[in-house]
Amino acid sequence: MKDVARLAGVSTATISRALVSPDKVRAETRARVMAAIDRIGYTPNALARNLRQMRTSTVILLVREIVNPFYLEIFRGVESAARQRGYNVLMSNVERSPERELEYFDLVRQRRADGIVLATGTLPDAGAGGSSDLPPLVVVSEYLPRDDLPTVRIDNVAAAAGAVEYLVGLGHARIAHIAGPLPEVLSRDRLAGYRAALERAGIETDESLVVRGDYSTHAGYRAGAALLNRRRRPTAIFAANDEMAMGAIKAAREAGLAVPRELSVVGFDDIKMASAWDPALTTVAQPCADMGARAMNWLADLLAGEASANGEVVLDTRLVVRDSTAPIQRSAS
Amino acid sequence: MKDVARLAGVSTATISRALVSPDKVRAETRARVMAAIDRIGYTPNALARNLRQMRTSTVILLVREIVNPFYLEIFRGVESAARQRGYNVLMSNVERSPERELEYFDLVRQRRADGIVLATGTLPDAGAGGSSDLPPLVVVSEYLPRDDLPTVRIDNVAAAAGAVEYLVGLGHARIAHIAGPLPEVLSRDRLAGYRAALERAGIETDESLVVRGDYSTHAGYRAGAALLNRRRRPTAIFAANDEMAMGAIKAAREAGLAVPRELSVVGFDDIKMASAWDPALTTVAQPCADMGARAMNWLADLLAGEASANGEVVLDTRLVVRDSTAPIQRSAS
DNA sequence: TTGTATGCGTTATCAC
DNA sequence: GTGATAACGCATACAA
Repeated sequence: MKDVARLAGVSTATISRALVSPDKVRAETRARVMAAIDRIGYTPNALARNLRQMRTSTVILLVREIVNPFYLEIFRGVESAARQRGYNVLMSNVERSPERELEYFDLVRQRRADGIVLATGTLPDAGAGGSSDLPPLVVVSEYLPRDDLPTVRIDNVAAAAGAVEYLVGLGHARIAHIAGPLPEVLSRDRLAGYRAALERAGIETDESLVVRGDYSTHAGYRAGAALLNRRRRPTAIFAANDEMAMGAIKAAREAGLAVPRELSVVGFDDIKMASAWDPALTTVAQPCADMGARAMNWLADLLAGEASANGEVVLDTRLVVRDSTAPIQRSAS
Repeated sequence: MKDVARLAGVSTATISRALVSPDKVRAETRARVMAAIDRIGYTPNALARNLRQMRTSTVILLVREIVNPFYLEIFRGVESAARQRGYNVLMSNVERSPERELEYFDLVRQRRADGIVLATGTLPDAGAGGSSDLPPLVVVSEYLPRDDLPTVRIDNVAAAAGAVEYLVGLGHARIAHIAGPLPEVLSRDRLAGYRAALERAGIETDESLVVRGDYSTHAGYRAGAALLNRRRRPTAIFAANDEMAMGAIKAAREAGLAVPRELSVVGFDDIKMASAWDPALTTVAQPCADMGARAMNWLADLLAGEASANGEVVLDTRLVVRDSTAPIQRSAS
């Protein structure tokens, strides 16, 4: 920087101004400065800038498990917005280890990151007290059971209900549900939506038609096999995510049932594989990238002191009808 | 820090020493310092430390496209090693935009990151000149056609040949190949391995059995459909990745062909979905996480001045035999 | 073993 | 509109 200043015949303060707030520098001076910068091949040192401004221009995206393709789409939205706002994204998967989560929260205290986009559905114990000792954060997708944190999410209850209502509209009445782990709020919401839709349709709920899984294809396979072994088997299955829906379809095929002719299956998430599956999966699409982008933009606003640190944004979902669902067959009912 | 110094009755230099090189501080003093740190709840400011040491303790992982689940496993390896070495990982997908790649290379010049783990198979033009103006980097998986860069990869030629030899061993002779985009060195290597194995087996190569795709399930589906429409269709297909293999299986099923009875299919990568697919996919497993970890460790050594900036590590692959391959049927040959 | 003093490269404040 | 200067918080060379 000093070299540039000497070459341009100005002080280092002017170099800084020319770069940070060009309007505060006379055009002619600015041109001279820029020419000198080009000539020398100068790049401002972010380390020094960061120290001076006490900010890192880096945020952390914390996800429950990176292998879940669903988070990838969220990441894309976060990264895209971050780039536009001049932030970098530290990606981190917690793999359901609370210590790991706490470790990443600590990065903000160490001034290695400015804030967190949280998609884990949990808070480390240390931060559970008041929101006062929490770092700047925005919750996305997997929301928390407290309403004092800025949150971007979908209405899981309504989305699940919509999927089930679609099945009801196709004539199905024996509709099973493969739920996710019920400690998780998302799983509970989707189960609640399933129940609400059946109730609204005047269909008596049969608790034996609700099976729990862990969001893996294997769990979906086992759950599907169990459901299809029943004396009166369901004619449709609503799974709490796509992977379990895929597993259920695999189980159906092994049981000799044609999907969708003899069994309709609906998933949730619309991951990339959903359209490639055989048959292509009917599923609830979430605006993942949009959720990620909004969360990141909110966080950037928060860090700039331009936004409120609580509230909620609820985005719309969309039922994508593909080839895994069909009107009920008389013979199968 | 000043508060801690006052409370412990020492200078700030001693605080720093107690943290950075504890052996240079008398045990008793160290204990007093640590107690004061605990009492005050002091955390060193990484911003200041970074500036002083001219390092960020952050590395960039550049991947071609984040949606490819294959990179996720690499990321896990990189992140795990990075954590152990005290680094954070900036994850970035380039989405085949050279400007984006250059932009991330620039982050090192701006001192926002110390080095790069490169999994894109390309270098930005600016760095194409000599390795002198390249940031510290280690190439992983998608290697470059120059041997002066530290590289961690598998032997794609041998791995592909092994897969084809397995099919030959099952009695197949009409073996097709769905290749990836041939500008990419990985695609070319796998094609070369396919050819080499056929030649070694004394099977005449039939160029009409080689079809190109773009690594997507859809491309695999189209390629599979095209191959199975031939007068003399293949009895086995070796696809350059799992997703194309999955698409080919879908095409086979639609053509009324049973996999593996009437058509054997082998993939490459062993992504998570491979074992969940119906039928579970026979495929070449890469040690992704290990590749990522080795690349990261090498980079860390490089940054510490403890390793050579060129060379090559070639890791072993493993053929995972599942349900998509079977001995050839006489009737189908 | 510990303290003192300096500098890392910026940017913000205050003069001019 | 521009320059001089201090300060951000830490780590290190040197002195004691």
